[in-house]
Amino acid sequence: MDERWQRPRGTQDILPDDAARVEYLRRLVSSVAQLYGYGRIETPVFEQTAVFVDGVGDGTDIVQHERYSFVDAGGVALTLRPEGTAAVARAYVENGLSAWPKPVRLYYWAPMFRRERPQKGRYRQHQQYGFELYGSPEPSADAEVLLVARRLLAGVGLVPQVLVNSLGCEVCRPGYRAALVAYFEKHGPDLCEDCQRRAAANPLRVLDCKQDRTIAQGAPDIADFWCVACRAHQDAVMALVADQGLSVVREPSLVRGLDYYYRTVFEVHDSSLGAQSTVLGGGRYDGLTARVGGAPVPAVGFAGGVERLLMAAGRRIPGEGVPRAYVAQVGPGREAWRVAELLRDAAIPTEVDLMARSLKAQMKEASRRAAVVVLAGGQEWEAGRVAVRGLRDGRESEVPLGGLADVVRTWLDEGQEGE
RNA sequence: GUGGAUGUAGCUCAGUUGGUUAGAGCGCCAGGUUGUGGCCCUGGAGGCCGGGGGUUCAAGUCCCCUCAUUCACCCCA
Repeated sequence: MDERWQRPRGTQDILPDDAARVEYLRRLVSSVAQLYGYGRIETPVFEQTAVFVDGVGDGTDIVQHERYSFVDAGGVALTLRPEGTAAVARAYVENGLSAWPKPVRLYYWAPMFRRERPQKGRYRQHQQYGFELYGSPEPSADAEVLLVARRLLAGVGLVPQVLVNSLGCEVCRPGYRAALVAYFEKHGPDLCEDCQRRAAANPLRVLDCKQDRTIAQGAPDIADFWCVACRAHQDAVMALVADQGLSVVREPSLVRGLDYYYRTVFEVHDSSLGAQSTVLGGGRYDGLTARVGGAPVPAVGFAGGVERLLMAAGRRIPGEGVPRAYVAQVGPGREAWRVAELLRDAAIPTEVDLMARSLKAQMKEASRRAAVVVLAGGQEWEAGRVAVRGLRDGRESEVPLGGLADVVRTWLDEGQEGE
């Protein structure tokens, strides 16, 4: 295989069967969005680089190492969108949505690009759906977004175990950070290599270390540093979702790698995904709008990976499986075409032979691709009728052309119920 | 970016200590009464054995490089 014609690393071709599942998820997302009043927003696939560098934070991996950036012919620095939240924040500011009645509920479904090393559940181009709720600083906003996530996952048969934490605010986070840094300095030599680096760059991340949990476990807990407001906020969110029967567990080591998070953060994991076990993640990001040229606005939201949701849901979502009708041509002539168009007029998915196959071969093809076959042509045709046969149950009938669509439709519907 | 595993037909895989024309199952195509599927039978198409280099009389089998896939680290959806 000539390497020139291979798809770029970490990208994927989605063939009809999987594409049908993706389509199913897309519908699920949009129906849940509608249920809670979230309107779809679409933003460009690329943005000026500053949107992500300033919005997401230039200390994060996705802007530091994983950017697909280029300079266009006009000398403008552009970057393929690595995540949705910063882009939506930019659009919120640019289009003056701050003037809309609050809260403003938005959702998106779009391709994202990150130049990472691919593995299970991690691609250089992947799709994400996300929900963004702007304008409300209330715990109820955090809670609503969690309920949206639950309903979405329930739609594919998953009962989520949600992990939550609060990263505090500008009042209490500095104190915690200082305590953490002091703690890690004391244990400096015992930290793994990565963590020595992280301790300086972003100490909260060390909590997340998988090498050696013992040091992280002994670290100070942010819960002991929350200010009164942050504690009250966190407690209220927990209480609200618990009230709706959603089980959430506080995970002190949950931090998340994007700079814009503030107070609430949460994740949902699924064991079927291997190491990239995050199905969806999000949190509160009050003030993100200020990083992209607007006034600070409170906001919460989350994003999930389509490919990961697909993996977690597995066979629970249907692939390509539309039961179809197939019209076989008996003898020479083009009666099959006429009948096929007739069925399509009645909105019945129908196929006909394009391979100049024998009747026998057409039957074989029909049994593979369809649930009902219609035989057009020959003697019955002379009498104004066509033969219909159910390929699953073998039943057969001869009907006049005029009544064909109704018969085919009923047979297809009945076949559906049996599965 | 780091480490491990794997690349043979469309798919899943066999290919013995290097040794003639590289195999199977499934799938695909055709035929088994020029008007009827599924089962069965027969035949057929389809492989630069990922790519490049090397060792050898001889490489799908051994060595090096490279590309890709995959698992993990890192990070995250």
